[in-house]
Amino acid sequence: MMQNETTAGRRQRSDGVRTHAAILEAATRLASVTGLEGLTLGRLAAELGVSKSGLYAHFGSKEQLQLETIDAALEIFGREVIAPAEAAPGGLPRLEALLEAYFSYLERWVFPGGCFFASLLAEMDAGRGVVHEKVVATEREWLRHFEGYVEAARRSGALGPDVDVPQLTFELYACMELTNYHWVMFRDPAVLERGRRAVARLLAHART
Amino acid sequence: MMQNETTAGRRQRSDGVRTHAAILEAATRLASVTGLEGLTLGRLAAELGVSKSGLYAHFGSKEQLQLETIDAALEIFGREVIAPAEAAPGGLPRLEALLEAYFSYLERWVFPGGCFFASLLAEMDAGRGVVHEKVVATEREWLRHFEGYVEAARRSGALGPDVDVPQLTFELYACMELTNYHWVMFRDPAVLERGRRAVARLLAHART
DNA sequence: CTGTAAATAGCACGATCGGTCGTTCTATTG
DNA sequence: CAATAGAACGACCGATCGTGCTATTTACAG
Repeated sequence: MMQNETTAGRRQRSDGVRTHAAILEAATRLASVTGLEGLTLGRLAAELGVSKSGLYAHFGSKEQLQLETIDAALEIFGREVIAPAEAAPGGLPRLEALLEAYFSYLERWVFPGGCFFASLLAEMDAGRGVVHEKVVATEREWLRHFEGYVEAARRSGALGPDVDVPQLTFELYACMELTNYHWVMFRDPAVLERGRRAVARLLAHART
Repeated sequence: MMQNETTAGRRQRSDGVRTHAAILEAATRLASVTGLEGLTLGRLAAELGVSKSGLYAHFGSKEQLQLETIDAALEIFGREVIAPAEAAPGGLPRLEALLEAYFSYLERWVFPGGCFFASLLAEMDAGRGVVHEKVVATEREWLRHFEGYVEAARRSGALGPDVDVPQLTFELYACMELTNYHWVMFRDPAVLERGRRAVARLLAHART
C-alpha cells in the first residue's frame, strides 16, 4: 500500500491505518469544495473530531497531506469513473461509458464540491512546489489516458479515420469541465443535460 | 461613478481616488492568480507599499473590497474583450471578433493569472454571502450577453436557422474556459491554437 | 503478561488573518 | 490663512494558520 517518509519502515497499528484512511477520505471531500490550498488542518481535524496535532502526526507536513489527498481522490475517481469505462466493451462504447460515468459521478455528488480535479485546475496558478507539479502531472496523465479512449474509438472504425484525436479529446474534456462548474454553481439538472448533449454532438460529428 | 457605503456622501480627495483605483487594479491582478478568497489585505498592501490599515480604510470590509474588485475586473474585461467585439460589424463577424478578442486577452496576459473570471468559476463552491451571489449573477449575465452574440449570428443567416443557440454558446464557452486553464497551467502556445481551432470547428459545423 | 513503539492529545510557538483605534499629515475649501 | 475632513500610518486585537515538542494512552509482539 501507500507509504510516505513519515510512516515508512514503522510498525503500523490497525487503528492508525483506519484513522489515516478516514482522514484522507474527509480531506478529499473537504478539498473538493475549498481547494487544496484552502484545505486546513484545523477544519479537517474539527470535522473528524480529532485533535489537530493527532491528525498532523499522520503526515508530518501539510504538503504531504495534500499529496496523499490527491492520491486518495485519484483512487475514488478511478473507482467511480475509470472502472465503469473499463468494464464496457472497447472502442466507441468504452469512450461513451467513460463520458456517461463522468456525468453520473457529477450527478451523484461523489464529492460534495463537484469534481475534485476540476477544483484543482483553476487554483494551480500561483503554484510552485511539489504539489503544483503533481497536479500538473496528474492532469497530463489524465489527458493521455482520456486520449487513449478516443484513439481506440477511432481505430475501431467508429469514428472516421481522419478525426484529430487530441483536438476532439480537448473539446470533449472542455464540455465535461464546464458542465462540472455550472452544475456546482447553478445546481440545475439542465446543466447535466446540456453537457451530455454536447459530448453526444461532438461524437456524432466525428462519426462522419 | 462607483460609490460604496464607506465613501458614500463623503468628500473625496484627488490622491484618494487615485490610490483607490490603484488598489483595485492591483487587486484584480492578484486575485486572478490567488482567487478572490485567497486575496489578502496583507499581501495586497505589501505589493502596493502601503499600510494594511490605510488600504483597509478605503473599503471598510474585505467583502466590499472583493465586490469592488469584481467590478474593476469587469471594466478591464469590457475594455479588452467586449469592446473589440462591439467594434466589429454585427452578425457572425462580431461573434468571431469576440472569440478572437478572448484568445488575444489570454495571449497578452491581461491578468497575470489568466482569465480573472475563470479563476472565480472554480472557487465558488463553498460560496455563501454577497460575493458568491455576485459571482453567480455575473456568470449568468456573461452567458446571456454571449448568447446574444450567437443568436445575432444565427439571425443574420450565417449560422443555419436550426442551430441550438444556448447549446452552441455552452460549447464555445467550454472551449474558451479549458483553453484558459491549460494555457495558465502548461504555458504552451499550442493550447491557444487548439482553442482557436475548437471554436472555429464548432462554428463551421453550425454553418451547415 | 509485559515492554515498547505507535497513536493521540495537550500545549505553545511565530506568523498571518481580517479588523479597530488613535494619531499625524495634508489637500481642499470658505 | 485658518478650519476641516479625508488619507495614511503604526500599534494592536482575537482568531487561526502550519508546525513543533512532550506526555499519556493503548495495541500488539515477544
